[in-house]
Amino acid sequence: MTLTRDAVVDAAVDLLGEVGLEGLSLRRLARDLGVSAPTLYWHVADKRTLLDHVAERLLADQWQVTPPAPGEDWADWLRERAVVQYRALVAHRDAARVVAGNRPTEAALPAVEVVLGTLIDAGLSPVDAFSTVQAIGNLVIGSAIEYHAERERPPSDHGHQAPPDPELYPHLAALRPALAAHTGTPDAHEALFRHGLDLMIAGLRASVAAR
Amino acid sequence: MTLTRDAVVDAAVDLLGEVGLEGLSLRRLARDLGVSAPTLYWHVADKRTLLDHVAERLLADQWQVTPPAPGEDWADWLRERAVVQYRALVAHRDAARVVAGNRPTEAALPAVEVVLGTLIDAGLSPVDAFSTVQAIGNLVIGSAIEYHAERERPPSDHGHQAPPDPELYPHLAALRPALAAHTGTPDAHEALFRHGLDLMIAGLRASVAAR
DNA sequence: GTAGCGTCCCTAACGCTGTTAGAGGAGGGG
DNA sequence: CCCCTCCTCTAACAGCGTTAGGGACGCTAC
Repeated sequence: MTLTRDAVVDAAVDLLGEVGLEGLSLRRLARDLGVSAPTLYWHVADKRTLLDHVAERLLADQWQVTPPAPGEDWADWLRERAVVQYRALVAHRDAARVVAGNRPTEAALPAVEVVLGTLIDAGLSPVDAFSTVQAIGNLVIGSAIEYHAERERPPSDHGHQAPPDPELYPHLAALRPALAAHTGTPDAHEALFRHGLDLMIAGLRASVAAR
Repeated sequence: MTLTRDAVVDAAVDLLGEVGLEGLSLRRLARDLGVSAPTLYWHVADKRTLLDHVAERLLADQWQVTPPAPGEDWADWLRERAVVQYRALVAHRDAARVVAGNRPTEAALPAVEVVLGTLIDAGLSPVDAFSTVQAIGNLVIGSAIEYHAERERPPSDHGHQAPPDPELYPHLAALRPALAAHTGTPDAHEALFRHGLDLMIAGLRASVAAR
């Protein structure tokens, strides 16, 4: 079996999950594939474009979007789509950093079109619909990046485990027990993401209702 | 004048602005300081922790927060704070990527405390207030990262300048003229950020009103 | 049958990176 | 005068992305 570009990208995705973005080197990738490093340049132009392909692969599942079922609330539908996107970026190590900054490829167009249509049907102006899609995307990316970042650098880094002084920071001190309970867990992070997302969705509902 | 750590961090901030994150190497930084590369290790433990200091420097202005003036709307105040944060991250090249994932340092505590207090006074539960602060932070980071990313990789990358097929993607095709006019400019990006932020703020208002 | 050609992989090497080891000079205090 | 600490140096290591150039395989054409 000869090496294909798809196989290279597959291996890169796996390696990314193993060693993270900093650890993903072409030499290491080549070793995993049982091949010498320069060989990769036959299948891929560049490390940068290899990462583009990886990003595309990581998002591949995202591009099959079915419009909301008849009678389904458009805002709930939109929210669930965003959650799915968030989960995809959070599930794979450093996925968010790899994906960040990749302009949508051809493959994304149908999905964007469906979302735009749904929002426009719901009463948004086309420009607002587009801005909303992008804004939600920004929230998703930001949340996912923070998730990975926190995961790779546990808070003990600067040793400021010390509780905030209740005299100076009463609110922070009061929050400490509530946060310590489950902060840092994937569930807590998804809940945090959903909180922000729900705010946006609520704002969206209000702005549609105001028309 | 002997070299100090502050001077190293200053030079690193400048160099970051000049050459971006990928171009910021210790050897180049040392050259700018008129010093050999290993010398930097006397003043700084690590490149990673140097970047931590850079991040702190980039955010330094953020930590002086005055509570809303009496009679000032808390939500407007919160929004303006977020916009200031966004502008700080957007103003300096790659600032968002450097800052992303840095846990708040000691210096951030007073500011967080003030924002928390304001939101709690406005009627949010402490946990909701905290989640809201973080969610807005995620939106800010995500928006700023996308801004820089777009700036460094103009969309001509994959050559898909071609307009979307109006048959397949009517909404996207209809949007094209409106977007082409000013997309990619800093103003357009800030408007996009504000759109998402306004949705969140509106949702926040609604959630407070519902109590 | 063999010449040519495209495909796929190799070794060798360049200049760069972060980082460590270890030496040495400058200045102050006993 | 000696020692000690501060600060800087040169030399070097392993690893990085990437390029140059070559060689083996298999198909196609004469």
